[in-house]
Amino acid sequence: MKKQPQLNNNQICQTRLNAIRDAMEILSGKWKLNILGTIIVGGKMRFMDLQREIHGIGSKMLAKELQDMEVNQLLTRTVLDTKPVTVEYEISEYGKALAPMIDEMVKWGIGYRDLLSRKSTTKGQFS
Amino acid sequence: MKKQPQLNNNQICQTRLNAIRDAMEILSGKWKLNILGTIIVGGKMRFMDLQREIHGIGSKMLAKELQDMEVNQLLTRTVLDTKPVTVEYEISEYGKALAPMIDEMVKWGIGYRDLLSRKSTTKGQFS
DNA sequence: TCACTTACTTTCCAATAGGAAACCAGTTTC
DNA sequence: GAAACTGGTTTCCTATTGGAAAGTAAGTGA
Repeated sequence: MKKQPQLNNNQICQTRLNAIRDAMEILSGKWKLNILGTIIVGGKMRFMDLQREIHGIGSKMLAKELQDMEVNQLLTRTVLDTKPVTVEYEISEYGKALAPMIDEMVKWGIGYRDLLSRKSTTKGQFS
Repeated sequence: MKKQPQLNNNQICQTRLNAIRDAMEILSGKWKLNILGTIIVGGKMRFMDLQREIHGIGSKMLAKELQDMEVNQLLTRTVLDTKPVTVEYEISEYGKALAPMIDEMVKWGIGYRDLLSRKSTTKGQFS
């Protein structure tokens, strides 16, 4: 008799795995968390503002990631009737709800950097 | 005078962005969080156990992701001197520290599913 | 008319991710 | 001796990601 999976083979684990898969898909790619974080901090922001804030992003990727996140309702897009037309992006309720996750991510990332720098200072650097 | 970036142009934001980038790099790919979650729940696990638990993963990806995470010190690898040699993978201190982030991710993912199902049941589906 | 702004879109390309299948080496069981 | 278990590695292939650069459309100012 072959061994069968046991751990992940129950409803609670499957629900958790689905939730993780959803979150990873919706936040996938190099830029989404960066864009989202910038909008969370900055409030309403226009396309060119975002491109200026987010170092290194091209207009193609910015437009694409914004569209993805609008479809997934993480943010809203409003076209303003200005002289050259401007577009405002704002965080939605469900986008805001990502803040605790992002904060935990930041906490872990910072802790991990600390670990690495402490290990590498074993050989007597100052500080 | 052109507009200059302001929001992300300070030390606190840069530190946060670096932390997010670190976390995303270390956890990148389709399988790492799944593998990690399985080891967190299951404790010490062997290669074939993991392959049985994680539905759909091939030996190539499992081996590669385990190596990545061992290098990044999220888990430990121990070769046991058994009849056919067996290898145990176990979560490390820094891997364990990911649990709060994973939990926040799960919370958000579940809340997001709720949102979608509530919106889609507007047209009267049963349950 | 020319240049510059807005917000994108399109095209073309290179690099990476990831899967299927075969293979490998050592040990045990039938 | 053949088959099956262990924990992988190797090869080959396709699909996705993401970047650079140019183009588009509409409006403003000199």
